[in-house]
Amino acid sequence: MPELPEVETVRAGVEKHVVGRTVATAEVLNPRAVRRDLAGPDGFAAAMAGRTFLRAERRGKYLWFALDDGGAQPSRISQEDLGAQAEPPSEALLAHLGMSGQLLVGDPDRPLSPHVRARFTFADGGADLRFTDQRTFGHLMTVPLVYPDDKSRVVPEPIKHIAPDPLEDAFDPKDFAARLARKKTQVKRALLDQSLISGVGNIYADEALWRAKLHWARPTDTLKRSEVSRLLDAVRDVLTEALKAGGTSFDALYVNVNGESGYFDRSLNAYGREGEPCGRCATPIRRDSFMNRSSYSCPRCQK
DNA sequence: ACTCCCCCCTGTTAGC
DNA sequence: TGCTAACAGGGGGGAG
Repeated sequence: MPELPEVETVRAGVEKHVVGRTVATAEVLNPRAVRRDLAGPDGFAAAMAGRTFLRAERRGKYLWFALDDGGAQPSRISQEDLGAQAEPPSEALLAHLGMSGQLLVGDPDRPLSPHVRARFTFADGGADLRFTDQRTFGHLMTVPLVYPDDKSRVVPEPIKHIAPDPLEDAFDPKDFAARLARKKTQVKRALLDQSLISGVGNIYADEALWRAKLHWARPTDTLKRSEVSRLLDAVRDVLTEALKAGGTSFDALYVNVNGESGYFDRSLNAYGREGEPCGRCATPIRRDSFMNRSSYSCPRCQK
């Protein structure tokens, strides 16, 4: 389900409702939810107990929450340590929502839905945090925080290969253009390649290509400089507008990932609009089969 | 080293 | 009404 705007909405919700709080218990209800965590379900749950959420961060479609060390400090503190600055967090809870994942914050006594895969309660006795995921493509894991090759920013070790997303400072448009030019692939595949540019999924790829008037199958090495910058502007614009317009509803006790209502009906120009008139030229939008999915485009605007 | 495709799941819906 | 097939917004891993 979620692409960058939806994941950012979730990040902001967790930041507001969970950061600063200390986990009392962690429970894994479906082991698939932590399949990438080497410690397994029990190890994951044990590792999370007693940890405090320090920050809520995001790159592309990945979320992570820096954790304190859980009170595992040495019992005797040396003079050097007393004078030293506090160590930056070295570990985090990494989350990917996959196709259907949600992070929900709410009354700890509310009924457990059948799709809850993991649950965290907090030492303050307040709202709990539930990882809900119908299709179980999403996952959680505890991970070390490291510097990626570009040293731009500390990120979880397993996502070192994920490129900066176009809304973060570390994103370098020149570097993107250079790498794009070297690729031998179609422009839509490149937009979906999270190691080249992150945060864009099938919907926003189609929307950005429509805005930039580019055909999805266009070979990347034939794109002119002006076309690349047009594309990048379109990507940034559509993500930014979706973030604003799609502001998913969540109240004090609820973080909602469902961005379908509201934004989708009003603002999509291509995605899911097969047969409907193009907003620019009224030509019916066409649907092509692409990577076992769909690609929507205007046959007239996007040659 | 790169690119591409399969496949991990469950639920909904269109079509017969 | 009930069955089946297609499809759904992701990404890792391995084949080529």
